[in-house]
Amino acid sequence: MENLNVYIHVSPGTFLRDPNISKLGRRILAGSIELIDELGFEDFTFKKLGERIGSPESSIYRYFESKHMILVYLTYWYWNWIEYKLVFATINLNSEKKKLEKAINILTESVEQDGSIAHINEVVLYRIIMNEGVKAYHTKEVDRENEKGYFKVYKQVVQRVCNMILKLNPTYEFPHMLISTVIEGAHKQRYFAEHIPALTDITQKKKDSIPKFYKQLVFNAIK
Amino acid sequence: MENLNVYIHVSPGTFLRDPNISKLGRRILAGSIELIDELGFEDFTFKKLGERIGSPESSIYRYFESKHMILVYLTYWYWNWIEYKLVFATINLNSEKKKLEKAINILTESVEQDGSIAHINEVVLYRIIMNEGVKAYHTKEVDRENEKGYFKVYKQVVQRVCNMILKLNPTYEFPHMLISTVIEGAHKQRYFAEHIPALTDITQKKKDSIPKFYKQLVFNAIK
Amino acid sequence: MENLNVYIHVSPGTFLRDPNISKLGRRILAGSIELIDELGFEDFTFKKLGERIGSPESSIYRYFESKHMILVYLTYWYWNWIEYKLVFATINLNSEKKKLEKAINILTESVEQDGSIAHINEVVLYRIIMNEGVKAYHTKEVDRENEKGYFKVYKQVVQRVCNMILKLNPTYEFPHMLISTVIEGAHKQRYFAEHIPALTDITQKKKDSIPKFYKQLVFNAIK
Amino acid sequence: MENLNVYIHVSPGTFLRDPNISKLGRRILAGSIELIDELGFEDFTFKKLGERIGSPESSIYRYFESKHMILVYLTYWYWNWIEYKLVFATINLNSEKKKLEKAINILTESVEQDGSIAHINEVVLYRIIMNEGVKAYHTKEVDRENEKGYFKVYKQVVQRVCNMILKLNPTYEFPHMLISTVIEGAHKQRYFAEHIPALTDITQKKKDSIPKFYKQLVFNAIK
DNA sequence: CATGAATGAGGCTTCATTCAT
DNA sequence: GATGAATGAAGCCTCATTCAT
Repeated sequence: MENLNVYIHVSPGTFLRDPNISKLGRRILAGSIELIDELGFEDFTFKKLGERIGSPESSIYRYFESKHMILVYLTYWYWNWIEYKLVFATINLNSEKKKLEKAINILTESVEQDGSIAHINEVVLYRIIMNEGVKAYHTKEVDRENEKGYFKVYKQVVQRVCNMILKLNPTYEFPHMLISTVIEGAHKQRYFAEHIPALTDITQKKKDSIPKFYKQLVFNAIK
Repeated sequence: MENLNVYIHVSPGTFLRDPNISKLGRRILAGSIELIDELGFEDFTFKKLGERIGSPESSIYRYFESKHMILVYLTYWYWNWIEYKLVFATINLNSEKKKLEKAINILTESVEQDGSIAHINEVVLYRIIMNEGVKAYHTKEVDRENEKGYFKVYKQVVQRVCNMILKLNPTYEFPHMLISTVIEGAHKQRYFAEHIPALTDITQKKKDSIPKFYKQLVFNAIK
Repeated sequence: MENLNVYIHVSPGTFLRDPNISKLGRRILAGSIELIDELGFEDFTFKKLGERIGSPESSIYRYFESKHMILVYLTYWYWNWIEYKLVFATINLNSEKKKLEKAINILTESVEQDGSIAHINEVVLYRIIMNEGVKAYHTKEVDRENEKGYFKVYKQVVQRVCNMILKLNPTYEFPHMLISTVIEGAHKQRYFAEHIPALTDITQKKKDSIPKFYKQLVFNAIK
Repeated sequence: MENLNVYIHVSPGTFLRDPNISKLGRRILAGSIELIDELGFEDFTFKKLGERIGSPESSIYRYFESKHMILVYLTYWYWNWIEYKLVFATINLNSEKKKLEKAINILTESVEQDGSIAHINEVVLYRIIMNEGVKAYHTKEVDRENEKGYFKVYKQVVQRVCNMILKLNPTYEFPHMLISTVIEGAHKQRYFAEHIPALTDITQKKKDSIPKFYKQLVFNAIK
């Protein structure tokens, strides 16, 4: 993907001070991504983040209310970025089928290249979303956070692909379930491949069978 | 299902002292299920469990090394119970297709009735597996825990249904991915239905479309 | 009381910049009164005050050294205002007894009407002095603060009423104790009436017995 | 007063584990009294208390929910002790007048001698109640705490002396107000005498005029 | 076998404050 | 004169765990 110097927008409700517009803010984002990946979300703390980026915990609290909100922020960012990739990648395709194929690829393939935004390492961020993303919404607070719109972009992405499905088969009954099954499934399969391979049919090396599997699944489902 | 007074076996590696064979042990199991459901796994602690069952934290340590091991235990128990239901429900069916249908039902339908084991409330346990089950294996320790066999039964269940699929279509390439996608997907859809309905096509009332959707998905996939 | 557009003077030692002469300063005073009343003095902070009045904490530091100094300021203001009311209300009375009666009324009755100074809500301020006023002088720093004259007006008020007492009974031994007992007692009785009624003989509705009780007390004492 | 080896009872609602029955518990009480007196209640923290008594904060949390509850405990203890002194001192007096005199003495005179309970220094405790006692009930939580009975003994003491007053003058209208004014007033006068003497008529040396003043006040009031 | 007592470490959060612009 | 950014220190609290009985 070309470097378009895109600014990925994140809902203001997720942060206290916009981390994009200050040096410290950007260090918080970069450091969070690194550290959540290294330690896992449970063991990630503002204190450790502070040590990593050379600033006290209290400074981080000026940006984010809690570590949970950092995860929400990163998730929001990630899905916005995915949506951007989705739109960009499908915009000039003339076949609806190809569009859907492309879309499923984007949703299920792994991110291998670091992109254009300096302080966000997309490869690592992808790993976080894959490993810890669930925790952004598996919370006692889901309902309130859903109301606040924290999952809006995720839902938009799902809706976009739903629309592609309905173009191909306007009577298909379960487009949302299908797509959210694909998205969450792909993350999980990649995790299983790495850690509990008996639950998948792939090995570490042939991870590219994941998009293949899900494309088959979708096209057979909506036939 | 009849009350056969079945004893569900759990791998000895998951506990320090078998919670099944003492009154306190059984209170620990019953209390854990209640409390994890009420508080969520993050906020569940040995202290609170102790208060609930009227015993000090230190007594619980005699049975389980950590709260994480309780979740592993419950997950193991749950999958063993599912496997038992699976075998029991398919044993006398003569059609392979019917067997698979039945199996998918068991994996995707919600648990509505409390069963035969006094100190395990299966309805609530199901809710825990659905909501928090991921956390049993989403850990920095997965690999070691997988080696120790903590996820063995889960894998067995997947394998059993894989075998059904391969009976129907011996050349199908991705049976494991398919089944684990179905299992994890069904839990997630049920969660979404309750909390982020925009990601599903069902409402709270029509949750029974989940088994229907997944049966379609599987049979179309392996055709 | 008529609106005389009175300016209530407060000792310069209590503030860094006079809050009366700037818009921000007046918002600080108005906001403090509101917020101390709502949260109690302990939970009142410059940060919350800043949020309330839409200015950063750092701006408030230009006016007051600490939240404690705001309370000192407000207390000073309050007693100055009381002294003003006292002088104004007794100035043309020809009987010493009536003067003292009037004075005790002013010291013990509750403030029900918001007065003339736009940014000071006297009703709420009265509630603060009644509830939190003690904290202005119950400090490890009392002695130094007394030296600095922070309690000067309070002492003046007491002295003024003492003089009335001594006019009526020049040999009365404990006029200061009597008056300060009355002042502090009246505040406390009002608090008790609201929160621990077993310590008073009044109900919420008959709070007007407070001035009656203290008038009896004083006139019996100095007889 | 003789050493009767009295055990002063405190409401179980105020503590988590009874501090009287363990060594650590008693050190917590003794240390709290020392430290609140030295630092003032605001600056008193569990951490500092822990350092003083050579135990970690966390241990203190096993005994008391918060520093506020320690103050409530000490206040409760204090009033129970006062009640005990009150009953003991008036029990064999044959004149109602003498009883009331004695009672007012007990309520208004300072505590000069350390009593019989090893880990409670009554002299220092008295100073705490005088200086910080207000803070036990000047809280946003008063109403709930009053319901829980935290101030029960204080109210009992007031009631006891009320009854004495009503024996002398059965028609006196404001016995509760009178007594609570005396109690709180005496503490405050002693504080003023030490820190803001312009509000009293006594000097440090003649503090014994406080009981004298309040006895006059009461007997004149109820005449 | 179960319990009561105690603990160290660390998480989360806010305070009061300073400094550079 | 007002503000935005950042900070160190400390407060409060809970966790997971051990040890002696």
